[in-house]
Amino acid sequence: MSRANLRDVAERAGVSVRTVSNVVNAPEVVAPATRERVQRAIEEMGYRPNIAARQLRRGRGDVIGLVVPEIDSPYFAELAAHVVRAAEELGWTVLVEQTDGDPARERDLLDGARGHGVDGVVFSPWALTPAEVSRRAGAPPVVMLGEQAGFGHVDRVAIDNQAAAREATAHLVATGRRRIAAVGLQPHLSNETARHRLAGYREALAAGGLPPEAALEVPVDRLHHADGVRATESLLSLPAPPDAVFCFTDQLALGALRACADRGLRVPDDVALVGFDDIEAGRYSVPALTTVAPDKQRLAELALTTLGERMADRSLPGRDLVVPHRLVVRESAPA
Amino acid sequence: MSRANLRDVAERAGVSVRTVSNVVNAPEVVAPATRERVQRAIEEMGYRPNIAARQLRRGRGDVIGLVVPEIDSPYFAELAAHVVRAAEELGWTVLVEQTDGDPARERDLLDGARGHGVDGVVFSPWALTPAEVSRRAGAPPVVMLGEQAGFGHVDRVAIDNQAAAREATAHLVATGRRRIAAVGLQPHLSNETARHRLAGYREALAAGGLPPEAALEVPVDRLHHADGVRATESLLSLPAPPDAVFCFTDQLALGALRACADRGLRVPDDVALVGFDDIEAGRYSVPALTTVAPDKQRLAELALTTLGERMADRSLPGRDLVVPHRLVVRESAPA
DNA sequence: TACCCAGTTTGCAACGTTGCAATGCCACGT
DNA sequence: ACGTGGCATTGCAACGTTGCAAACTGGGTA
Repeated sequence: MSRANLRDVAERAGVSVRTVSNVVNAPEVVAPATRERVQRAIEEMGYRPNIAARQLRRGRGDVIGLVVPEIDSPYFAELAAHVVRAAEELGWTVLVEQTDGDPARERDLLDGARGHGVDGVVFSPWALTPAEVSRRAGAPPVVMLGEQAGFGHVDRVAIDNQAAAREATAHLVATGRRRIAAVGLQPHLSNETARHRLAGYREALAAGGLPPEAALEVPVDRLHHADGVRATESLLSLPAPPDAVFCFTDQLALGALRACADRGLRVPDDVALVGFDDIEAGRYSVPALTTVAPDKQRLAELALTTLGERMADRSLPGRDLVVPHRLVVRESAPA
Repeated sequence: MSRANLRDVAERAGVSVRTVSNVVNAPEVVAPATRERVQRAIEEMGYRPNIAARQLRRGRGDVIGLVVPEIDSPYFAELAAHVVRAAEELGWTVLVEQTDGDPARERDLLDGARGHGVDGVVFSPWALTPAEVSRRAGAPPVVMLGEQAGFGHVDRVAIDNQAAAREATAHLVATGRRRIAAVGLQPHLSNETARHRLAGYREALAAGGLPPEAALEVPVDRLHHADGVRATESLLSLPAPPDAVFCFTDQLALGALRACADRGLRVPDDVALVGFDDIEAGRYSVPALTTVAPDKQRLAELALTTLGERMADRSLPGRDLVVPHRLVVRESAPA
C-alpha cells in the first residue's frame, strides 16, 4: 500500500479533499468537530503531505541551499550549525553542497546546476569573482558570505575582514612584537577574504611603524592544519624568524602551534600566535588561541533574513551588510 | 517574467513539449538536428527543469536527509563531508538536520515531521532506542549510523565499537599503565555507542588483570571539549589519580589534554591519553592524539549504498554492516 | 503498388496539492 | 415568513513534469 494522500483521508473522514487540506494548513477555519474527525483520519492513515506536490503548487519548497568549500572545516561546520538552526527557526530546511574551493564547481552550483529546486542559496565563495556571481539569471536568489562586494541583485553579509585583521595585528604590535608574519594568502585564487585580511595586516604594520617584508607574508595552498605547519616551518627557518605570526584561520594557527612545538619554541614566549575564526578547538588548545571571533550566529541569522527578504522581492538592490566581530585575547598572544 | 518551462521552450523550438522533455532526459532518442535546435532554445530561455514537478511525477527527488546530533562536532562534520561527497557520486543531494541529541527531536525528525520529502534518511541517533526506531511507518527508509542494532526493516552501519574500545584500552595496558580511566559514559541517555565503548574498556581491563573501579568511569553530560576538561579535572583530583585516560571522543581527549596542562601534568609522561574518532584537530595537537580511527569514508559510502538498496526494495530484512577501524598510535599514548 | 519497420515525434493523462470563487448552511433580525 | 450576513465547506483548475502508447515519417522490401 502506497502512502495515503489527501483524497484517501477525505474519503475516510467523509469530507472533501479541500477540507482536509484546510485542516492541515489552516486548522482555525475548520469547525472543531470536523477538524477533529479529520485529524483522526489523518493519524489513522499516517498521512504526510507530499512535499513535491505542495512545492509545485505553492511555488516554493522552503528549502535553501548552503554552498561552502568544505563542510568539515571547523569554521564552516560551526557556521552550518548556525545556519541550520536559524533556518529551522524560519521554517526552512537546509541542503548542503561542497565546492572544495574549485572555481568550476562554485560556478556550477551557483548556476543551480545541482542546487536543485531550492528557494534560495547561501553561498560562501572561495574563488569566484564578484563579476561571475552577478551574471546568473533565472536561478534562485543568493546571499554571499564573505568579502565579495554586493553586486547587482546579490546581497552580501560579512564581517569587516580588513578591520579585524588590522586589530589582530595591532594587538601583536602593541604587545611588543616587531617581526610579525602573516600566513594564509592565497594568490592563486581570487580569494577576496584573504586579500582583505592581508590589507588589514599591512595597515597595522604601517601604523606601528614596522616595515612590510615580503618574506614574512606566506602564501598557502589550502587553509588546513598541514598548511599552517608548512608555512610556519618555512618562517622559522628564515635567517631572521618572526616573533609573531598572524594566521588567517584558526586551523592554520593550530598548525603553526604544532610547528613551533616541533622546533622547541614556546608560544607565546618565543613566538606569539593569532588566529582567525574562533573555532572551538582553539579555545582548548595549549596554549589557547588569541583569535578574531566573528559573530557566527548573527552572520547566519542575518544571511537568512536577508535571503528571505530577497525572496520576497527580487528587485531589491544588492545590499552589503556587516556583522560585528571581536578580538578574543587568550594565551597564544596575551595582553 | 517568470521562469521558462517546457512549454515555453517547446513553443520557441517549434516542437512538442514531450520532445523537449526528451532532449533533457534522453537526448539519444531525439534526432540530432532537432536536439540541437531544442538545446539552443533551452539555453536562450535559460530553462531549468522544475524539480518539484519532476519529483511529483517521478515519485522521487534524489534528496536524502542526514540527521545528526550536531553538525559542528568535528566527527559529524567530517562524516557529513563524506556523506555529501558520496551522495553526489550517486546523484543525490543531502539535506542536513540537527537533533542536538534531544530524544524528542530525534523522534520528530525520524517520523519525517520535518525531513521534507526526502527519499531516504541517514540517521545518527544519540538517544533513541532501537525499539522506537522500528515503529515508524510510511516514512522514508532509514539507515542508522552507530551502535543501535539493526531492527525490523531498518539497516545499520557502524564500526565495532566494543572491539575498538577494547583495543584502545589494551594499548594502554600493554604500555604499562595501571590506573586507566574512561571518560564519556552517558548514563542519562540510552546512548548505545557509549555503552559499547564502556564494555570494551572493561573487557580490556579484565584481560589485563586490572580491577574495574567505579571512580575511574566518569560520566559526561555532552561530548565536547568542556566536558573533557571537567571530567579530567575531577579525575586528577582523586586521591589516586589515573595514569591514563581513555576518552570516548577526540573532543573529550582534547579537553583532557587541556586539563592536564592546566595541572602541570605532562602527556604522555604523567598521564597517557587515548581518544576516539580520529578528527583532524587530534592529528595536530601537542601532543598528537592516539585514537581509534573509524573508516569514515567507508562508513558514509556504505550507508548510502545500503540506503539505495533499501529504497529499491523496502521489504529487505534489516542488515547490520560493520566498517573497519584501526588504532592510530601517536604521541599522547605512544607505543 | 502495397506493406512494413525503425526511427522520431506527439497527445493525453496523471502525480498531490492549493488558490480562487462559489455554494451551502444556519441563526438572527425584521 | 423572508432577507441578510457570516461561517463552513466544496468543486474546479492549474502548478510542470513524465509514462504510456499511439501516430507519423521515410526508405526499403515483397
